[in-house]
Amino acid sequence: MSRSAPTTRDVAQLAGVSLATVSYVLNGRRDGGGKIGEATREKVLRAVAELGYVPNQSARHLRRQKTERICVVLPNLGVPYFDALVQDVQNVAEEHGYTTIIAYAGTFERERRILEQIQCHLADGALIVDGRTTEKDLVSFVNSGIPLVIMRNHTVPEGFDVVETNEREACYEAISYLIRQGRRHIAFLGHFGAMNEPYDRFIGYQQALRDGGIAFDERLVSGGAGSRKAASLNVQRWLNLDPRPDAIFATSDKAAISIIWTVRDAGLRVPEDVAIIGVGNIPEGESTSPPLTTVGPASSDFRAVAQLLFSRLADGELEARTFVHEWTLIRRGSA
Amino acid sequence: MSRSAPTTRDVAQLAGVSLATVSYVLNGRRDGGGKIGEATREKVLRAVAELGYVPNQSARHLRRQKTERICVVLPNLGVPYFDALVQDVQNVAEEHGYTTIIAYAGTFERERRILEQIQCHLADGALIVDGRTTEKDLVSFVNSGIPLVIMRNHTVPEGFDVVETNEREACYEAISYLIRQGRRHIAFLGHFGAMNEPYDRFIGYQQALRDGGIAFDERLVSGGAGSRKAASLNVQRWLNLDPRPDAIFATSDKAAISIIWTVRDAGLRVPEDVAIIGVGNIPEGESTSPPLTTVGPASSDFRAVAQLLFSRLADGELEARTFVHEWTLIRRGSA
DNA sequence: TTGTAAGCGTTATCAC
DNA sequence: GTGATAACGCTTACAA
Repeated sequence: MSRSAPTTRDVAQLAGVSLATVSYVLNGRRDGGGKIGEATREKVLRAVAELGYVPNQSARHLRRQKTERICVVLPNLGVPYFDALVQDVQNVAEEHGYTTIIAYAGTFERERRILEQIQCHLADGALIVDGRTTEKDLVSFVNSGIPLVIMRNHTVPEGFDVVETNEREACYEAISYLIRQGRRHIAFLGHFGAMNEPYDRFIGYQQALRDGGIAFDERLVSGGAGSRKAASLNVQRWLNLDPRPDAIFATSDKAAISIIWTVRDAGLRVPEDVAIIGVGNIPEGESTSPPLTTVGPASSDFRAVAQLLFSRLADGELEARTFVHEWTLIRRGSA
Repeated sequence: MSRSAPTTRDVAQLAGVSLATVSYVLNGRRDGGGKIGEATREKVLRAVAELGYVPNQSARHLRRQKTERICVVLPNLGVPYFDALVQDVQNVAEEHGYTTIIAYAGTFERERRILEQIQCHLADGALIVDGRTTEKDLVSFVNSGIPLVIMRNHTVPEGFDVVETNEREACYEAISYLIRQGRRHIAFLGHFGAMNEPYDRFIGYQQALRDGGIAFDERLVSGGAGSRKAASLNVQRWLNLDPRPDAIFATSDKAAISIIWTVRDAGLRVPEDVAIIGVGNIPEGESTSPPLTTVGPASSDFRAVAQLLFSRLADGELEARTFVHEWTLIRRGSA
C-alpha cells in the first residue's frame, strides 16, 4: 500500500505517448490550433482510469501560479449569518471553477497565521469576515496583490473591497419603532468590552432615544448579549426595577430568545408587557413563541459579496469598492 | 502594485549569499553538521524582512511531498457538535504544526469533489464527518495512502480509522428512563427519508419499548426532526390524540426545543404533562425553560479523535482502529 | 498531431 | 559554513 501516487509520466508510459500529450488531453490545449487524435485521447483516458491518476495540485499551482482556491476567514463558528455567507460564496466559487476553504480564526494569533498562509498561496483570494487584523498588517497584503474582500464596518485600510452593513440605521429604526408604540423604558443588552471600536448598535440606540425625546437611563444598559445565561441573569435584574422596562433590545438573537423565556417565566407577556427585539435574524427566531422581531440582513443573499471577490480575481486593477449590505427591522411577534 | 512575490532568489541576491544558504537559515538544516555564521544569518533575515518574503507553499509542498495541512469535511454548517469538533481538531493540529481547513460538503456531488481535491494533495489527511461517500469511492483513498478518519456508524470500508458513537445504547437509555418514570405513550420524532441505513436512534427506541413491555404505536412515530417548524406541526397533531403522548423523544435538540414552545403554548406543563428529550446536547438546550434533557456526547472533547489522525500521519503503517465516542443521557429539567 | 525541453520556487545532496 | 545543482510534477512554447 501507500506506494506513491501515479504521475503524468506513469500515464504517458502506460498510454505510450509523451508527457505533453497527456497534459493536452487532460486540460485541452489553449491555442485553438492543435487537436488530439481521438485514438490517442482514448488511450490516455484509459490509462488515467486504470492508474487512478489525479493531477498533483501543488505542482499545477506552482506552474500556473494560481491555486483556483479562495478562502473564507471566519472569526468563529456557529453563527448562522456566517453559514449562509459561506454557502453563497461556495456556490459562486463553484460557478467560477474555484474551490472554497473555510478557515476559522478564533484567536488573533491564529488569524494572523491564516493570513500568512494565504499570502503563501493557500488561496488566490480571501474573504475576511469581522477580522481583528489591524490595518497595518493588512497593508502587506495590498502589496502582495492578493485580492481581499473585507467585511467589517470600521478601520479598513485603503485599497480593498469592503462590505459594510448599515446596522446603525437599522438599530435606530428598531428603537424608533418601539418608541412609536409608546414604549418609554427601553433597555439595551449589548456586547461591551470586547470592542473598543465605535459601537454602531449602541450609537443607533442612543440616537433613537435622543430623537424620540427619551432620557438615556444608564441602569437600562448592560453587557451580556454574548451568552444566553448572562442575558437571562441581567434581564431578571431588570424585571425587578421600578419602573420595569417595557422593551428590551438585545444585540444578539440568542440573547433575545433567552430573554423571551426569562420574561415569560416571570409571568409577563411578550410583547404586551415587555417587547423584545434581537439582532441577527437567526432561523431559531422564527420558531420561538412569540416569533422574534429582529434586526438583520434584509436578504441573506451574499452572492453579490462573492462576486466582488471574483471580479477582482479576474481583473486585479479594479479600484477599491464599497458595498453596503442592507440591514433592516424584521417585524415578527415579539415587538 | 501586484509585482510578483519575492522568491528565495531575490532574498539571496539582496543578502549576497546563495539560494541554499537562504533555505538553511529559514528552515534550519536537518543534518546536525553544518551551521550558519551569525553574520550571514543576520544578513539573510534582514533581506527577508525588507522584501516581505514569504515562502511559496505550492513549491514547498511539491518539494517536500506534503502539505502539513489537514482537512475536516463537514456535511453541513450550523451544527454545534461539529463546531466543537473543529475547534479541538484545530488545536491539536496546531500543536503538530499543521494548518486546518474546513470543507463544507453540502451535496453528495460536492463531497466527491472535495475528496478528489484531497487526493490531489489539498491536504495530507482528512477527517470525514458523516460523509455520504460510498464505500467504493473511499477505497481509492486507501490505495492512495492518504490517512482518513471517518466518523460514522455504518458502512465504513476496511482500512480506515473509524470513530463511532454508541448512540443506539444512549437512546435506549433515554427511553428506558422515561418508561421507569411511568410514561406509557412515548412519541418518536425522527429524521426519516434521508437515510436508508439502519437508523440507530430508532432502533434504540423500539428496543427500549419492547424491553419495557410497551406496545409499539405507529401513530406515535413521525419524521420532521430536521426542521423546527415541521417538529412543531407534528407535535400539535400529537397533542390532539387520545390518549395524548406523555413523552416525546425528538432526534434533534432543535426539534425538541421547538416542541417545548409548542407544548407550553398548548397550556401543558413540561415535564409534568409531557416529558421531552432531544438529541445532540446543543448549548441552546441549557437555557430553555425548562432546560432540555438530551442524549449526546458525554464529553465534547474531540482531541482523541484528532490524535487518531495525527498518529497515522506520523506512521502510515498502523493498522485500522475503531474509536467509540461515548454518548449518554444528560438529565436536565424537561424529562 | 505529437514530442522535446524549459522552468515554476523549494529543498536537499553533494562538493568545496 | 557555503555554493552549485538536481529533483518534485506539471504546463506550454516551440520544434518536428
